[in-house]
Amino acid sequence: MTGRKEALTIRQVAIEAGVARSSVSRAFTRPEMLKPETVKRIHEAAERLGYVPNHAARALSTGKHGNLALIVPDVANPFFPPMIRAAQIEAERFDFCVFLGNSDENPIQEDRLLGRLSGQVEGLVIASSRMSDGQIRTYAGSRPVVLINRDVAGIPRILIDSGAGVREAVEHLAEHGHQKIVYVSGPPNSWSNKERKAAVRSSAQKFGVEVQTVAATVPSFAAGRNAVSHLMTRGATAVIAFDDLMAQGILVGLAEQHVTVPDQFSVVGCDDVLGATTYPMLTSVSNRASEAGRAAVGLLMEMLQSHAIRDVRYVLETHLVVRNTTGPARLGKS
Amino acid sequence: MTGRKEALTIRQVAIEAGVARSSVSRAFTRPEMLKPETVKRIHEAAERLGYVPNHAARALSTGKHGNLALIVPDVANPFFPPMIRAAQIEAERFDFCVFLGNSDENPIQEDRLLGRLSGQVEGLVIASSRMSDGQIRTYAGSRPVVLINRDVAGIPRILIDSGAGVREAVEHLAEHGHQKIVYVSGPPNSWSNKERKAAVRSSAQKFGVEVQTVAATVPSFAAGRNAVSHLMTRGATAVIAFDDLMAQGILVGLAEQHVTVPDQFSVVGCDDVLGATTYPMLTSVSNRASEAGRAAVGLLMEMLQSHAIRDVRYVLETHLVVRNTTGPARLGKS
DNA sequence: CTGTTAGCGCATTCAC
DNA sequence: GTGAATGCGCTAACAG
Repeated sequence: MTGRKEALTIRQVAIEAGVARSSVSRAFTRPEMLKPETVKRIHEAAERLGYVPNHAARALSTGKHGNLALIVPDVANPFFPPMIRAAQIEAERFDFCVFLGNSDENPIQEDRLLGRLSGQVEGLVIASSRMSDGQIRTYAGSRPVVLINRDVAGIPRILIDSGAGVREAVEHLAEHGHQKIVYVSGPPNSWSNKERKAAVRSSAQKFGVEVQTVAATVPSFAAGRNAVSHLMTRGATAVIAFDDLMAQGILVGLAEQHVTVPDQFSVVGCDDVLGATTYPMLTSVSNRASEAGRAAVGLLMEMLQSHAIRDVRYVLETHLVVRNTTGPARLGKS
Repeated sequence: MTGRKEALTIRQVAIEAGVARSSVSRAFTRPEMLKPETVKRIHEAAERLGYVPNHAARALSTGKHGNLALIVPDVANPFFPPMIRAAQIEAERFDFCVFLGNSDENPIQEDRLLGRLSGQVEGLVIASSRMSDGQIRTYAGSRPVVLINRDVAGIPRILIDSGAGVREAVEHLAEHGHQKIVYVSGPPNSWSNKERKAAVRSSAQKFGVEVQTVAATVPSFAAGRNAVSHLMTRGATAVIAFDDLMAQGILVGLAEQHVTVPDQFSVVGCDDVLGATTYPMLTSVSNRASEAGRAAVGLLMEMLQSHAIRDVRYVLETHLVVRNTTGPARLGKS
């Protein structure tokens, strides 16, 4: 309750409770070794003084810091915040704190961050890494690492498989009579982008629809908006975008050209991060970022406890969420 | 370059370089105390072995952890990610790592986080705190704290003053003939909300426009959308929302009721986090979250170095960004 | 300039 | 069950 200036140590608690320092230590880490009565007395003394264990000292002595690091390419991309939040909540269940690292979509920066951080955490969760497999393996060699949306054999990973959802999207469009669609791609080195592109291609073939790809390097609103000009010249009637941000850009670009959605054109996003916030509400492939965040931390904790580094590959399936930006193909040209 | 299993210590480096351990320590923390040649030799040895200092040990010995904590109410609110990013970048300039804490808009949770975190950081940055002044003061008593968007006397704070921008918004609406406007409010305990509400009131009076308030507790898309029903029954022709999220909700709600913007109704947001991503593009009050994040960390670093706790109150002004959701008042009722 | 020594706060052997 | 000693890796006096 009181806000003392100097942090007090195990020592003052020991004096206050009339026991040895080792007993205080045990009262906090191995209560079962002490007589319940003693534990109680120590805890009361600690509470009275406002004692709080020193993590640095504990870490030095045990090698366990009780911290983990979470690295993401871009905090500001709406895909990640829910993941961060979920990871945090899960970490808290184990009384872990999380260091957040933002790599800015830059492998160099990612590497620097990891180097700086890996020394003070027990484990790492790396989401959508932009580093090479080799670099990742190096870090994974020194301490537990869990990957999200990156498939490196031998390293535990949580994969959000947008393939299923994307295939549903293509089927959905095909059923509505769309014969020509385009896929607006995301970052070339993104595992998710590869998955999505492949899924679009394969299922387009299956349903007999023609697919073209419009390349974009960064997944952003602006990139989507710019892509619109390339869309209209190809005789396509629908588009699947790498992510919702781009889809929203496309929506706006379309509106600016007085193309109505979904009457004249259909749009599908990915990751469903904008939810129902666009108008018309965006049809998108569901996202399971928060589950991935939770699972990654959970897995990391498991590894930390069982001390075993199993080769886990946990895939989260997705599906299509149909809203109002998709409809029947309008066959006549505008 | 190599990825050793066990972390090596200052000791092996000392042996490798043929010096005492203390020299190795100095080579890293106070190179100026050593002969340049010795420093070089030690650094080479360290590099060769792949030595990396142990932060926990250093922290234990010096009391300096080289970490700071950043607490936000909601990572997923687009207002915060840019701030987090900027804070991170600034922290990195000083070789600090940042713990991120998400309070979930909950004072209890915020308090718990702070308790857990404050032990392992040198300073705290608390953004949009939901805690009481008393609680904040308690934490500020034990270690350096910088507040963002919270005005507690005696504690260094960075305030994003949306007042100016909001006043511009009211003036802008008045000039366009709006006589009745409504302010859709945000969290009651939010400093920003109080500022904005007060600014709307005072300048509305100044320009002779009537203002009503529609209350909302959480700043979200859904809350904005729900507020629409209350808007239309009041004969107002324009709305100023607590933030862009709510403004976007209002935009969608309006569209669903076939009210066109800005022809039939004008909408102004705050924080400008959606930028030009809405359609029509949202008129909003500019946001300076990233500057606030940078400034807060910079200030914290300054406090850490000069060891002085000045009573800083740094105000960042904002202004209105006119886009396409505001226009002349449509006087006839629809 | 550099080596020697003594803790930082805690967990953890050992004895008792 | 509990107390007394040892060391985690590093920095900070203190010597030399």
